[in-house]
Amino acid sequence: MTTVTIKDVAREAGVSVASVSRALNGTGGVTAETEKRIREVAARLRYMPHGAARSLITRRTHTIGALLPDMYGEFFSELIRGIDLAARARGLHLLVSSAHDGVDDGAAALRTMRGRVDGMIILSPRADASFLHANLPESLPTVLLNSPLRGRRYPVLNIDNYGGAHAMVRHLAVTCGYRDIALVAGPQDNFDAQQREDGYRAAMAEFAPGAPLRVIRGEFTEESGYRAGRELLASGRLPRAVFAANDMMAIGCLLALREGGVDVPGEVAVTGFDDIPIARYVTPALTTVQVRIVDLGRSALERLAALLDATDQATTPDADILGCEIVVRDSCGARPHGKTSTNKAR
Amino acid sequence: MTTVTIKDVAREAGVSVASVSRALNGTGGVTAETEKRIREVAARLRYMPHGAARSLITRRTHTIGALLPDMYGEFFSELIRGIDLAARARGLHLLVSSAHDGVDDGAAALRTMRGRVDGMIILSPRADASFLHANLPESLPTVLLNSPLRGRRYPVLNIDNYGGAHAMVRHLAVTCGYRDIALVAGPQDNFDAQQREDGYRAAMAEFAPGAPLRVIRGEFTEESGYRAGRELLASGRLPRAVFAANDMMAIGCLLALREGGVDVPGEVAVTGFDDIPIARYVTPALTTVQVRIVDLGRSALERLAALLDATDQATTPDADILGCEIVVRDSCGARPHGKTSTNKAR
DNA sequence: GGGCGGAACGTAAACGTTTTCATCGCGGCT
DNA sequence: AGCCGCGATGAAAACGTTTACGTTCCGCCC
Repeated sequence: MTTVTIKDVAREAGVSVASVSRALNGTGGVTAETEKRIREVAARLRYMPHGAARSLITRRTHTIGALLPDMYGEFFSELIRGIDLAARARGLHLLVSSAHDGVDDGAAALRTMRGRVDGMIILSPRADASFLHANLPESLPTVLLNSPLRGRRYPVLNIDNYGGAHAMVRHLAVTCGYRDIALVAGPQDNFDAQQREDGYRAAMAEFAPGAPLRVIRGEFTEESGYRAGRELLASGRLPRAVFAANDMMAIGCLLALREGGVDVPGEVAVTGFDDIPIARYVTPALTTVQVRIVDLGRSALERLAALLDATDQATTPDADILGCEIVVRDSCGARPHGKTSTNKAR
Repeated sequence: MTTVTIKDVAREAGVSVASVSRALNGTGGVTAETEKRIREVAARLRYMPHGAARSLITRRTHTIGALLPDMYGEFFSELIRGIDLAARARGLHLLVSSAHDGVDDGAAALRTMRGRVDGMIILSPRADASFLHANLPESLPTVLLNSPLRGRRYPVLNIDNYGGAHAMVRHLAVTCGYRDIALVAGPQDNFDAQQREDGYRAAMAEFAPGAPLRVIRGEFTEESGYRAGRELLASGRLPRAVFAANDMMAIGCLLALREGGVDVPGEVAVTGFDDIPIARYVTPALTTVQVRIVDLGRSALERLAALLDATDQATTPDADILGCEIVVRDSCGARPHGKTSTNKAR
């Protein structure tokens, strides 16, 4: 009763359900006047087609799923925004799932996607090959983000973590002339964190050979960055520069140092990674490795959409690396203090 | 072929589809050993049930839809996070739709939700009563966020915009002793913006009678806040305090003033509204009206879940107002003395 | 005038599940 | 021995669409 189906419209308009379907979908085979009548009845009855029923037979949901480890922080929100932007432009909807506490959790989330989405974008540190094989429907188009899996089965989009970290350390060492550069690293099991750490170590060996290596483990959160800053303060021996593996930790660290009365960048330089929107608004404005997060999300979706359009499996999965540049602001000390001309509000 | 259905499992296990369904869903009526056999076959074939087919007959999607005007800025990302958190705890999925350029856009988004979601959370400045009536399936449980519609048909959750703005102006006028307080307002057709402006005007009349009222129109973006700051600078007559109707505009304004060489809070105090996570990290740390955004999202979802659980329509839709407190940091020039609470309206 | 082609429309089969109902076998009770 | 109840299972209906396939009707050409 309460829900009006296509049958109700058909009965009320005195036609068959087939005609209603044809009229409303704009497929041919129906007179202009009957179409008009059907449309009127549909509007009057406030009929809206049942998505599940439709996509059951159409085999199209016009929805793509996004599996993320978390929703906290601007990195993920910007990523989602990028995905959403591109999805919207293509008339696709977005089913997000941040369930990823445990592996089972993610597995369950993935399996329930079957029949609800046309494709998936997966950003999951824990999603290895066997996990995906076990929990992903055989023929579900999928794009991987920031994954160590190198495009053997699915297209992969990665950030140039190594290159970005390497460039940042070079900037600190060569341009700014610092040698004692500490790293606030990310979680050990995180792929991005590993690559960034590799880049740090390689660049240190290259540009500051013999300099002390100092790595503090963080968790990509502001709070862990804050703790890292406190730890540095407590150690009694401050490094000349701190390179945090992401902006949120850099910001947390910044706060700890500020509270500790340390002059940034005068005594200690601090830099980050990601260039989340906040980065330019903290004080001192954060020098960081710019990742075009929105573009990352956007191209992930566009890659997926290409997969969807290509009915044949002719498309070869490959791996792309999104390059990133370092953007120099105030927190590294390379520029005259207080000058913020690159701060262009968007 | 490529997709394995319940029939394949049934055939392979030598049972009927009914038994497979029963075994996999844990409904009774199947021997422990046949269930085991069925589960093994299902795992071997990597069967995963088709969501659309299932929910077509179950009339449950375990998904809730969220209609948002935009995805830009931390307010919305935090809101989504709050919704997601609560949804995850309840085993619900999230279908987000930020399509809202035009009214038609939102209407289309809403209509396609039919049969894909069990309920909706709608935050849409443009969604008036007739819009909702026309585009929302008759019996789809829905919760409205920040809507002028006062719970006649749907439960509504609002922020105490008026009270928060009122309290902030009182703080600036009474506690800090400023009289010349400018408002950087939000979009005119935005409900929250209107209420905040009302609160500003009322509190000004009450606590700074005769003081000049100064309202600059913004759009809730950093950039519009930046423009507002430039406008104030260009006017040659700076107010003693600027109350921005949200944090993003406050931060943009902060940047403009900093670039203009204005001392904040020494010459001009700046405050915001929302308490987005960034607020505490800008310099000077932003005094603002704290809205528990995550809680707002969370309780919206929980309200909706309650609607879903209550099969009968016995639940009376009502309107709740989420109280907010002002949190004093550095940007207003007062001593950080803690929080002042607005009375929580019921 | 009879056949013919095509447009408009209806009938019914699919899509992949869940669930009701019937069937079957079997053990215990009278 | 017959009956009853019950647990396990299968057959089939249902969910709301789309679409392949008939059917009807009409105008047209020979």
